[in-house]
Amino acid sequence: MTDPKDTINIENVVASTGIGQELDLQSVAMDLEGADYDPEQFPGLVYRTQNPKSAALIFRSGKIVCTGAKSTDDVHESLRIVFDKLRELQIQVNEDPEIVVQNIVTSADLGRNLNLNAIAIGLGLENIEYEPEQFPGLVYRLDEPEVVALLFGSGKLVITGGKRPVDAEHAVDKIVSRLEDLGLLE
Amino acid sequence: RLRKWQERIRTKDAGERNLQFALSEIDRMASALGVPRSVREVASVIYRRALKEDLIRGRSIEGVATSALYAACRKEGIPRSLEEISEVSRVERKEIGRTYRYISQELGLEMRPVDPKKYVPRFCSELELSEEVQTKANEIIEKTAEEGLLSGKSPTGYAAAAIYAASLLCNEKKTQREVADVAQVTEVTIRNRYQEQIEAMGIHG
DNA sequence: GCTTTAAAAAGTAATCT
DNA sequence: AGATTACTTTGAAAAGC
Repeated sequence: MTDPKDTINIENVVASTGIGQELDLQSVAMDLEGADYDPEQFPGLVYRTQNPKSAALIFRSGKIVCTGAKSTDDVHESLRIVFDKLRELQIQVNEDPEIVVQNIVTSADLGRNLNLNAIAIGLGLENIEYEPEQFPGLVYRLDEPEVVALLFGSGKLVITGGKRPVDAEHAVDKIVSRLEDLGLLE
Repeated sequence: RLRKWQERIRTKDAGERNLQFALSEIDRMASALGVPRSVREVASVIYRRALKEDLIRGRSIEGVATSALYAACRKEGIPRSLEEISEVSRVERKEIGRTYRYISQELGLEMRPVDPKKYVPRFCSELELSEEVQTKANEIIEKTAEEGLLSGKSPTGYAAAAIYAASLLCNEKKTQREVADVAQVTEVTIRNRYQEQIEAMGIHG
Protein backbone atom coordinates (compact mmCIF):
# COMPACT_ATOMS: atom_id res chain seq x y z
CA MET A 1 0.00 0.00 0.00
CA THR A 2 1.43 3.28 -1.05
CA ASP A 3 1.26 5.92 1.59
CA PRO A 4 -1.13 8.55 0.23
CA LYS A 5 1.37 11.13 1.46
CA ASP A 6 3.80 9.88 -1.19
CA THR A 7 1.31 10.73 -3.90
CA ILE A 8 1.16 14.40 -2.95
CA ASN A 9 2.06 16.67 -5.81
CA ILE A 10 2.31 20.45 -5.68
CA GLU A 11 0.30 21.86 -8.57
CA ASN A 12 0.42 25.56 -7.93
CA VAL A 13 2.07 28.01 -5.56
CA VAL A 14 0.85 31.56 -5.06
CA ALA A 15 3.22 34.09 -3.54
CA SER A 16 3.45 37.82 -3.05
CA THR A 17 6.38 40.19 -2.92
CA GLY A 18 7.29 43.80 -3.74
CA ILE A 19 10.19 45.67 -5.34
CA GLY A 20 9.89 48.59 -2.93
CA GLN A 21 9.36 51.05 -5.76
CA GLU A 22 6.30 52.60 -7.42
CA LEU A 23 5.86 51.77 -11.08
CA ASP A 24 4.46 53.44 -14.16
CA LEU A 25 2.69 50.41 -15.54
CA GLN A 26 1.88 52.18 -18.80
CA SER A 27 5.55 52.52 -19.69
CA VAL A 28 6.43 49.08 -18.30
CA ALA A 29 3.74 47.66 -20.59
CA MET A 30 5.33 49.44 -23.55
CA ASP A 31 8.86 48.22 -22.86
CA LEU A 32 8.24 44.77 -21.50
CA GLU A 33 7.71 42.22 -24.23
CA GLY A 34 4.71 39.98 -23.71
CA ALA A 35 3.17 42.15 -21.02
CA ASP A 36 -0.64 42.29 -20.84
CA TYR A 37 -1.99 45.46 -19.30
CA ASP A 38 -5.62 46.55 -19.41
CA PRO A 39 -6.27 48.84 -16.43
CA GLU A 40 -9.96 49.08 -17.33
CA GLN A 41 -10.28 45.38 -16.75
CA PHE A 42 -7.75 44.81 -13.97
CA PRO A 43 -5.28 47.15 -12.19
CA GLY A 44 -2.39 44.71 -12.48
CA LEU A 45 -0.06 44.09 -15.40
CA VAL A 46 0.30 40.42 -16.36
CA TYR A 47 3.71 39.06 -17.24
CA ARG A 48 4.28 35.39 -17.98
CA THR A 49 7.57 33.51 -17.57
CA GLN A 50 8.27 30.37 -19.61
CA ASN A 51 10.89 28.62 -17.48
CA PRO A 52 9.64 27.98 -14.92
CA LYS A 53 6.11 28.58 -16.17
CA SER A 54 4.28 31.16 -14.11
CA ALA A 55 2.31 34.37 -14.29
CA ALA A 56 3.24 37.51 -12.41
CA LEU A 57 0.75 40.25 -11.63
CA ILE A 58 2.64 43.52 -11.30
CA PHE A 59 0.97 46.46 -9.59
CA ARG A 60 1.48 50.24 -9.60
CA SER A 61 2.55 50.04 -5.95
CA GLY A 62 5.45 47.79 -6.90
CA LYS A 63 3.83 44.80 -5.26
CA ILE A 64 3.86 41.57 -7.25
CA VAL A 65 1.87 38.34 -7.13
CA CYS A 66 3.33 35.20 -8.67
CA THR A 67 1.14 32.20 -9.45
CA GLY A 68 1.33 29.03 -11.50
CA ALA A 69 4.71 27.79 -10.23
CA LYS A 70 5.01 24.12 -9.24
CA SER A 71 7.28 24.64 -6.21
CA THR A 72 8.53 27.34 -3.88
CA ASP A 73 11.88 27.13 -5.67
CA ASP A 74 10.13 27.80 -8.96
CA VAL A 75 8.40 30.80 -7.39
CA HIS A 76 11.79 32.25 -6.45
CA GLU A 77 13.24 31.49 -9.85
CA SER A 78 10.25 33.04 -11.65
CA LEU A 79 10.39 36.15 -9.53
CA ARG A 80 14.16 36.42 -10.05
CA ILE A 81 13.44 36.54 -13.78
CA VAL A 82 10.78 39.20 -13.26
CA PHE A 83 13.09 41.29 -11.09
CA ASP A 84 15.86 41.10 -13.71
CA LYS A 85 13.45 42.10 -16.49
CA LEU A 86 12.43 45.16 -14.50
CA ARG A 87 16.09 46.05 -13.82
CA GLU A 88 16.71 45.87 -17.57
CA LEU A 89 14.14 48.66 -17.86
CA GLN A 90 16.25 50.78 -15.50
CA ILE A 91 13.83 50.19 -12.62
CA GLN A 92 15.28 50.00 -9.13
CA VAL A 93 14.50 46.67 -7.50
CA ASN A 94 15.43 45.89 -3.89
CA GLU A 95 18.30 43.46 -3.34
CA ASP A 96 16.26 40.41 -2.55
CA PRO A 97 12.69 41.28 -1.72
CA GLU A 98 10.88 39.14 0.80
CA ILE A 99 8.74 36.54 -0.92
CA VAL A 100 5.73 35.27 1.03
CA VAL A 101 3.93 32.09 -0.01
CA GLN A 102 0.19 32.73 0.28
CA ASN A 103 -1.30 29.50 -0.94
CA ILE A 104 -0.24 26.06 -2.12
CA VAL A 105 -2.47 23.81 -4.21
CA THR A 106 -1.69 20.11 -4.12
CA SER A 107 -3.24 16.95 -5.48
CA ALA A 108 -3.01 13.47 -3.98
CA ASP A 109 -4.48 9.99 -4.32
CA LEU A 110 -5.97 7.87 -1.53
CA GLY A 111 -5.73 4.86 -3.84
CA ARG A 112 -9.32 3.75 -3.29
CA ASN A 113 -12.69 4.73 -4.58
CA LEU A 114 -14.76 6.78 -2.18
CA ASN A 115 -18.46 6.66 -1.43
CA LEU A 116 -18.99 10.39 -1.16
CA ASN A 117 -22.56 9.98 0.01
CA ALA A 118 -21.47 7.92 2.99
CA ILE A 119 -18.55 10.25 3.69
CA ALA A 120 -20.84 13.29 3.65
CA ILE A 121 -23.00 11.75 6.35
CA GLY A 122 -20.08 10.21 8.22
CA LEU A 123 -18.07 13.41 8.48
CA GLY A 124 -21.23 15.27 9.40
CA LEU A 125 -23.38 17.21 6.98
CA GLU A 126 -22.61 20.40 8.90
CA ASN A 127 -18.88 20.08 8.23
CA ILE A 128 -18.99 19.39 4.52
CA GLU A 129 -20.46 20.58 1.30
CA TYR A 130 -21.38 17.99 -1.28
CA GLU A 131 -23.59 19.08 -4.14
CA PRO A 132 -22.93 16.74 -7.07
CA GLU A 133 -25.44 18.64 -9.16
CA GLN A 134 -23.07 21.59 -8.99
CA PHE A 135 -19.63 20.03 -8.61
CA PRO A 136 -18.44 16.38 -8.36
CA GLY A 137 -16.13 17.02 -5.44
CA LEU A 138 -16.96 16.93 -1.73
CA VAL A 139 -15.68 20.04 0.04
CA TYR A 140 -14.13 19.35 3.43
CA ARG A 141 -12.73 22.19 5.56
CA LEU A 142 -10.13 21.22 8.15
CA ASP A 143 -9.28 23.31 11.22
CA GLU A 144 -5.77 21.99 11.72
CA PRO A 145 -4.12 22.46 9.35
CA GLU A 146 -6.41 25.20 8.11
CA VAL A 147 -6.90 23.97 4.56
CA VAL A 148 -9.73 22.94 2.28
CA ALA A 149 -9.84 19.51 0.70
CA LEU A 150 -11.85 18.48 -2.33
CA LEU A 151 -12.51 14.73 -2.29
CA PHE A 152 -13.53 12.86 -5.42
CA GLY A 153 -15.17 9.51 -6.06
CA SER A 154 -11.94 8.22 -7.60
CA GLY A 155 -10.11 8.68 -4.31
CA LYS A 156 -8.11 11.57 -5.70
CA LEU A 157 -8.16 14.85 -3.87
CA VAL A 158 -7.08 18.45 -4.04
CA ILE A 159 -5.84 20.36 -1.01
CA THR A 160 -5.65 24.12 -1.07
CA GLY A 161 -5.38 27.02 1.32
CA GLY A 162 -2.17 25.87 2.98
CA LYS A 163 0.99 27.97 3.16
CA ARG A 164 3.56 25.22 3.70
CA PRO A 165 4.01 21.91 1.85
CA VAL A 166 3.71 20.08 5.19
CA ASP A 167 0.17 21.39 5.59
CA ALA A 168 -0.91 19.10 2.76
CA GLU A 169 0.83 16.13 4.37
CA HIS A 170 -0.86 16.73 7.70
CA ALA A 171 -4.18 17.20 5.95
CA VAL A 172 -3.84 13.90 4.09
CA ASP A 173 -2.95 12.12 7.33
CA LYS A 174 -5.99 13.52 9.07
CA ILE A 175 -8.31 12.73 6.22
CA VAL A 176 -7.02 9.17 5.98
CA SER A 177 -7.37 8.53 9.70
CA ARG A 178 -10.85 10.06 9.87
CA LEU A 179 -12.03 7.97 6.94
CA GLU A 180 -10.46 4.89 8.47
CA ASP A 181 -12.14 5.57 11.80
CA LEU A 182 -15.43 5.79 9.98
CA GLY A 183 -14.67 2.62 8.08
CA LEU A 184 -15.14 4.49 4.84
CA LEU A 185 -11.71 3.89 3.39
CA GLU A 186 -11.58 0.54 1.62
CA ARG B 1 -37.90 62.37 17.69
CA LEU B 2 -40.76 62.43 15.24
CA ARG B 3 -38.22 62.04 12.46
CA LYS B 4 -36.70 58.91 13.97
CA TRP B 5 -40.15 57.52 14.48
CA GLN B 6 -41.13 58.10 10.87
CA GLU B 7 -37.91 56.54 9.72
CA ARG B 8 -38.63 53.45 11.75
CA ILE B 9 -42.08 53.19 10.24
CA ARG B 10 -40.62 53.60 6.79
CA THR B 11 -37.98 50.93 7.41
CA LYS B 12 -40.56 48.62 8.88
CA ASP B 13 -42.83 49.15 5.89
CA ALA B 14 -39.99 48.57 3.47
CA GLY B 15 -39.06 45.37 5.27
CA GLU B 16 -42.67 44.29 5.26
CA ARG B 17 -42.97 45.01 1.56
CA ASN B 18 -39.79 43.08 0.83
CA LEU B 19 -41.05 40.09 2.79
CA GLN B 20 -44.36 40.20 0.95
CA PHE B 21 -42.53 40.38 -2.35
CA ALA B 22 -40.36 37.40 -1.45
CA LEU B 23 -43.32 35.32 -0.32
CA SER B 24 -45.32 36.17 -3.44
CA GLU B 25 -42.32 35.23 -5.57
CA ILE B 26 -42.06 31.89 -3.79
CA ASP B 27 -45.74 31.39 -4.45
CA ARG B 28 -45.46 32.32 -8.10
CA MET B 29 -42.45 30.02 -8.69
CA ALA B 30 -44.02 27.18 -6.72
CA SER B 31 -47.16 27.43 -8.84
CA ALA B 32 -45.14 27.45 -12.02
CA LEU B 33 -43.33 24.34 -10.84
CA GLY B 34 -46.53 22.70 -9.70
CA VAL B 35 -45.30 21.83 -6.21
CA PRO B 36 -47.74 21.33 -3.33
CA ARG B 37 -48.62 24.02 -0.79
CA SER B 38 -46.59 22.30 1.92
CA VAL B 39 -43.43 23.01 -0.04
CA ARG B 40 -44.27 26.71 -0.29
CA GLU B 41 -44.73 26.80 3.44
CA VAL B 42 -41.40 25.14 4.08
CA ALA B 43 -39.81 27.59 1.65
CA SER B 44 -41.42 30.50 3.49
CA VAL B 45 -40.09 29.28 6.80
CA ILE B 46 -36.58 28.95 5.35
CA TYR B 47 -36.82 32.43 3.86
CA ARG B 48 -37.97 33.95 7.17
CA ARG B 49 -35.14 32.21 8.97
CA ALA B 50 -32.64 33.55 6.45
CA LEU B 51 -34.12 37.01 6.97
CA LYS B 52 -33.93 36.67 10.75
CA GLU B 53 -30.30 35.53 10.55
CA ASP B 54 -29.53 38.48 8.29
CA LEU B 55 -28.36 36.28 5.42
CA ILE B 56 -29.95 38.44 2.75
CA ARG B 57 -27.43 41.28 3.13
CA GLY B 58 -25.41 41.50 -0.07
CA ARG B 59 -27.72 39.14 -1.90
CA SER B 60 -30.90 39.63 -3.88
CA ILE B 61 -34.28 38.91 -2.33
CA GLU B 62 -35.16 36.93 -5.44
CA GLY B 63 -32.04 34.85 -5.13
CA VAL B 64 -32.69 33.92 -1.51
CA ALA B 65 -36.37 33.27 -2.22
CA THR B 66 -35.49 30.98 -5.13
CA SER B 67 -32.86 29.13 -3.09
CA ALA B 68 -35.31 28.70 -0.24
CA LEU B 69 -37.75 27.09 -2.66
CA TYR B 70 -35.03 24.85 -4.10
CA ALA B 71 -34.09 23.75 -0.57
CA ALA B 72 -37.74 23.22 0.38
CA CYS B 73 -38.38 20.96 -2.62
CA ARG B 74 -35.42 18.82 -1.59
CA LYS B 75 -36.43 18.77 2.07
CA GLU B 76 -39.91 17.62 1.10
CA GLY B 77 -38.54 14.85 -1.08
CA ILE B 78 -39.77 16.26 -4.38
CA PRO B 79 -36.60 17.88 -5.72
CA ARG B 80 -36.49 20.18 -8.72
CA SER B 81 -33.13 20.53 -10.42
CA LEU B 82 -31.37 23.90 -10.45
CA GLU B 83 -32.07 23.90 -14.18
CA GLU B 84 -35.81 23.56 -13.61
CA ILE B 85 -35.82 26.10 -10.79
CA SER B 86 -33.92 28.66 -12.84
CA GLU B 87 -36.54 28.44 -15.58
CA VAL B 88 -39.18 29.95 -13.29
CA SER B 89 -36.83 32.39 -11.56
CA ARG B 90 -35.21 35.49 -12.92
CA VAL B 91 -32.05 34.53 -11.05
CA GLU B 92 -29.51 32.52 -12.99
CA ARG B 93 -28.66 28.94 -12.13
CA LYS B 94 -25.16 29.65 -10.88
CA GLU B 95 -26.37 32.30 -8.45
CA ILE B 96 -29.19 30.08 -7.17
CA GLY B 97 -26.67 27.31 -6.52
CA ARG B 98 -24.29 29.61 -4.64
CA THR B 99 -27.02 31.19 -2.55
CA TYR B 100 -28.48 27.79 -1.75
CA ARG B 101 -25.12 26.52 -0.52
CA TYR B 102 -24.71 29.64 1.58
CA ILE B 103 -28.09 29.58 3.32
CA SER B 104 -27.93 25.81 3.67
CA GLN B 105 -24.60 26.13 5.49
CA GLU B 106 -25.55 29.15 7.59
CA LEU B 107 -28.93 27.84 8.66
CA GLY B 108 -27.53 24.39 9.29
CA LEU B 109 -30.16 22.77 7.08
CA GLU B 110 -28.02 19.62 6.89
CA MET B 111 -29.39 18.70 3.51
CA ARG B 112 -28.59 15.23 2.29
CA PRO B 113 -27.49 14.76 -1.31
CA VAL B 114 -30.46 14.30 -3.64
CA ASP B 115 -31.43 10.66 -4.19
CA PRO B 116 -31.83 10.10 -7.96
CA LYS B 117 -34.83 7.85 -7.24
CA LYS B 118 -36.74 10.97 -6.20
CA TYR B 119 -36.82 12.04 -9.84
CA VAL B 120 -38.07 8.72 -11.19
CA PRO B 121 -41.85 9.09 -10.69
CA ARG B 122 -42.06 12.57 -12.19
CA PHE B 123 -39.76 11.91 -15.15
CA CYS B 124 -41.46 8.60 -15.89
CA SER B 125 -44.91 10.08 -15.80
CA GLU B 126 -43.83 12.85 -18.16
CA LEU B 127 -42.58 10.13 -20.46
CA GLU B 128 -45.75 8.09 -19.91
CA LEU B 129 -43.79 5.09 -18.74
CA SER B 130 -45.38 2.28 -16.75
CA GLU B 131 -45.06 1.45 -13.08
CA GLU B 132 -42.91 -1.49 -14.14
CA VAL B 133 -40.33 0.81 -15.70
CA GLN B 134 -40.27 2.96 -12.58
CA THR B 135 -39.65 -0.05 -10.39
CA LYS B 136 -36.90 -1.26 -12.70
CA ALA B 137 -35.27 2.17 -12.81
CA ASN B 138 -35.32 2.35 -9.01
CA GLU B 139 -33.71 -1.08 -8.86
CA ILE B 140 -30.94 0.02 -11.18
CA ILE B 141 -30.30 3.16 -9.18
CA GLU B 142 -30.35 1.30 -5.88
CA LYS B 143 -27.96 -1.44 -6.97
CA THR B 144 -25.47 0.68 -8.87
CA ALA B 145 -25.39 3.36 -6.18
CA GLU B 146 -24.54 0.69 -3.62
CA GLU B 147 -21.54 -0.21 -5.73
CA GLY B 148 -20.33 3.36 -5.48
CA LEU B 149 -21.21 4.46 -9.01
CA LEU B 150 -23.15 7.48 -7.80
CA SER B 151 -20.23 9.38 -6.22
CA GLY B 152 -19.86 12.78 -7.85
CA LYS B 153 -22.55 12.23 -10.45
CA SER B 154 -25.49 14.56 -10.94
CA PRO B 155 -28.74 13.02 -9.66
CA THR B 156 -30.76 14.03 -12.74
CA GLY B 157 -28.32 12.47 -15.19
CA TYR B 158 -28.11 9.35 -13.05
CA ALA B 159 -31.90 9.00 -12.90
CA ALA B 160 -32.23 9.70 -16.61
CA ALA B 161 -29.80 6.93 -17.52
CA ALA B 162 -31.55 4.44 -15.25
CA ILE B 163 -34.92 5.34 -16.75
CA TYR B 164 -33.54 4.96 -20.25
CA ALA B 165 -32.10 1.55 -19.37
CA ALA B 166 -35.32 0.46 -17.67
CA SER B 167 -37.41 1.52 -20.67
CA LEU B 168 -35.28 -0.73 -22.87
CA LEU B 169 -35.47 -3.67 -20.46
CA CYS B 170 -39.24 -3.38 -20.19
CA ASN B 171 -39.80 -3.04 -23.93
CA GLU B 172 -41.16 0.47 -23.57
CA LYS B 173 -38.25 2.13 -25.28
CA LYS B 174 -37.80 5.86 -25.12
CA THR B 175 -34.98 7.45 -27.04
CA GLN B 176 -32.04 9.07 -25.27
CA ARG B 177 -33.27 12.39 -26.66
CA GLU B 178 -36.73 11.98 -25.14
CA VAL B 179 -35.35 11.12 -21.72
CA ALA B 180 -32.68 13.81 -21.97
CA ASP B 181 -35.34 16.43 -22.68
CA VAL B 182 -37.47 15.71 -19.61
CA ALA B 183 -34.45 15.38 -17.34
CA GLN B 184 -32.75 18.47 -18.81
CA VAL B 185 -29.43 16.72 -19.39
CA THR B 186 -27.57 15.89 -22.58
CA GLU B 187 -27.66 12.60 -24.46
CA VAL B 188 -23.94 12.32 -23.83
CA THR B 189 -24.52 12.24 -20.08
CA ILE B 190 -27.22 9.60 -20.42
CA ARG B 191 -24.96 7.51 -22.62
CA ASN B 192 -22.07 7.68 -20.18
CA ARG B 193 -24.14 6.87 -17.07
CA TYR B 194 -26.08 4.18 -18.94
CA GLN B 195 -22.89 2.36 -19.96
CA GLU B 196 -21.60 2.32 -16.37
CA GLN B 197 -24.91 1.23 -14.93
CA ILE B 198 -25.58 -1.70 -17.27
CA GLU B 199 -22.02 -2.87 -16.81
CA ALA B 200 -22.38 -2.78 -13.03
CA MET B 201 -25.74 -4.58 -13.31
CA GLY B 202 -24.20 -7.26 -15.49
CA ILE B 203 -26.66 -6.52 -18.25
CA HIS B 204 -25.64 -6.62 -21.86
CA GLY B 205 -27.09 -3.80 -23.92
C1' DG C 1 -18.91 41.77 -3.75
C1' DC C 2 -16.38 41.97 -8.54
C1' DT C 3 -12.41 42.18 -11.71
C1' DT C 4 -7.26 38.75 -13.07
C1' DT C 5 -3.71 34.78 -12.57
C1' DA C 6 -2.52 29.54 -12.28
C1' DA C 7 -3.37 24.56 -11.37
C1' DA C 8 -5.60 20.02 -10.02
C1' DA C 9 -9.65 17.02 -9.40
C1' DA C 10 -14.26 14.85 -12.42
C1' DG C 11 -18.69 15.85 -14.29
C1' DT C 12 -21.39 18.16 -17.62
C1' DA C 13 -22.09 20.78 -21.79
C1' DA C 14 -21.58 23.01 -26.39
C1' DT C 15 -19.71 22.61 -30.84
C1' DC C 16 -17.46 20.42 -34.74
C1' DT C 17 -16.21 16.55 -37.59
C1' DA D 1 -20.31 8.75 -31.84
C1' DG D 2 -15.81 10.90 -30.58
C1' DA D 3 -12.82 14.77 -29.97
C1' DT D 4 -12.05 19.54 -28.29
C1' DT D 5 -12.73 23.19 -25.65
C1' DA D 6 -14.70 25.25 -21.75
C1' DC D 7 -17.08 25.83 -17.65
C1' DT D 8 -18.32 24.28 -12.51
C1' DT D 9 -15.48 24.08 -7.16
C1' DT D 10 -11.54 25.28 -3.60
C1' DG D 11 -7.64 28.87 -1.84
C1' DA D 12 -4.71 33.46 -1.64
C1' DA D 13 -2.59 37.95 -2.90
C1' DA D 14 -2.59 42.35 -5.43
C1' DA D 15 -5.55 47.70 -6.46
C1' DG D 16 -9.67 49.62 -7.68
C1' DC D 17 -14.44 50.01 -8.47
